[in-house]
Amino acid sequence: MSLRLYDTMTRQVRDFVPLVPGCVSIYLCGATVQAPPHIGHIRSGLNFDVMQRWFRYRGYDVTFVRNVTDIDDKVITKGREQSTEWWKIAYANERAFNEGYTALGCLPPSAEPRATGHVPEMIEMMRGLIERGHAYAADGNVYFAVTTFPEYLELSNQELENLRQPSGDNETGKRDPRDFAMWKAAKPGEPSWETPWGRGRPGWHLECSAMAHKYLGSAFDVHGGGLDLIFPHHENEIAQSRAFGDEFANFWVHNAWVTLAGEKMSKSLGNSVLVSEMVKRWRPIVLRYYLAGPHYRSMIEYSEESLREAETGFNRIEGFIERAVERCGPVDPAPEVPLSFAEAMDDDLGVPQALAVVHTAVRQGNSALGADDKESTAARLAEVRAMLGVLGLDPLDEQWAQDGGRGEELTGVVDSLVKLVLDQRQAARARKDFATADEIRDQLGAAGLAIEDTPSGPRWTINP
RNA sequence: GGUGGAGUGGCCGAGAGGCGAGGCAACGGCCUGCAAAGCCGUCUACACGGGUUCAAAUCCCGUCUCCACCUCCA
Repeated sequence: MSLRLYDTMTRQVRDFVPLVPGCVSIYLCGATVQAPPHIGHIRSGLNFDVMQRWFRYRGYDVTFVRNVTDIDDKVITKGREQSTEWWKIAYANERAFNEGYTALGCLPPSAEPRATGHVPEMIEMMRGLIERGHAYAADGNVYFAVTTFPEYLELSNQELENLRQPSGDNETGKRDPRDFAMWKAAKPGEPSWETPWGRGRPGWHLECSAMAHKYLGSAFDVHGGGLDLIFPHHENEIAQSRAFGDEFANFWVHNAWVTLAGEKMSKSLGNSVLVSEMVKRWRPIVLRYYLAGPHYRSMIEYSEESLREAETGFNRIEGFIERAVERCGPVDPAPEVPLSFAEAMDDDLGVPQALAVVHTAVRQGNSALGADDKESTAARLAEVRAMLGVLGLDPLDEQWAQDGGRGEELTGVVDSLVKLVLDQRQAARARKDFATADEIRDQLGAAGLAIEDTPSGPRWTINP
């Protein structure tokens, strides 16, 4: 079976056929840097990171572009409120986003273009659209005339007549109230760029059309983003790009949200759970397991309890890996993942089923460990590492070296000290002085170490 | 009003006409000096009402509840 993806445009799971054999081009609407990221933003990055990794596993040469919207109304407003430059706000938040992406193990994109760096490309696109009669300038704004583009609203399956009348803002000179701004006229004190139609700044939609065109050409494979971008953002991108002459995206892939108390987590609702806070309280790899584990089109209802569950579940996987390495030594990931894992991933990135395959392999590995079957243990370990690697969740991968994984930050000195104490406990056990043995175990436990007796002797780990 | 999505066992969370996903918790057993970890087993669920079918969580019709988008949004 080939790789299949759900396409919002056709509302069905379709076979993925790349435009250029062997290559995949992805454009993801990334951060609007008006505030630091919450876990929902990073979930989106994570979902597409998993997509990228799976394409790579399947042998594709992936070009992954994730933009930064570094200018918008709120960035400007915040700068004014905080009596600072708008670009300081934008850049501080851009860094926070990147720290979040990096902390949770997202591979860096091929390009991460900023809106403000692509004004010439936007001007060129506006000029082309005005020449073709799809756009017009009015009072320093440039609007897209939606009635000139018959395919408008196909992605969101709406009728132009059913759109609510946009609330009156500062956008003057529209021929039709439903026309949208590609470019906004400069207001006093606002950052602005020179154009043939006067000074102004980019509208949100134009930048993505212009940057996708610049970095991925007139046609590319996948355009991604959150569900809430379908309208107006993606609808408007489609109008601009296709009216301009681009074929634009072949697949539209949208991830679901992280919700809190049943509501979408969002900057404007003020119910954000910030990534910067979460990484202090949870291991990043556990957060990744939690956020990337459910299917990308399912909502995640955030709760501490479900996060704790995820932690326990991941510990089970990690526990096997640790014990297997202790038994078999370092084992490289298998060159190929098991077939059932691959089938799950090919089916619209079925991560939950793929994780079920991981857990099955872990159980088999634990059984092999119990039977002291080194060969089988090593084989399961290699499989598990290969599968986890594709999901960005292999705790032995160097990307998690700084993660403070259980025991990883401990030095050999601590290890030999603990062994010294454990030797005394073993001696006590040997003479059946269990009271002393248990007391030693309890004291080590109070110090934060968990002791387990195994057929091959005691082992210790950091208490979770 | 328009458009789209959701409701699955104690909990999280997949699946999408038959063949018990998986995890967490709980309970029983094995293992252990006792634990821990692990393994084996138990807990047979799909909002409600109809219908189609040999067979429905899955398809159809209707109802309820919740969520989202309809020009700020991952």
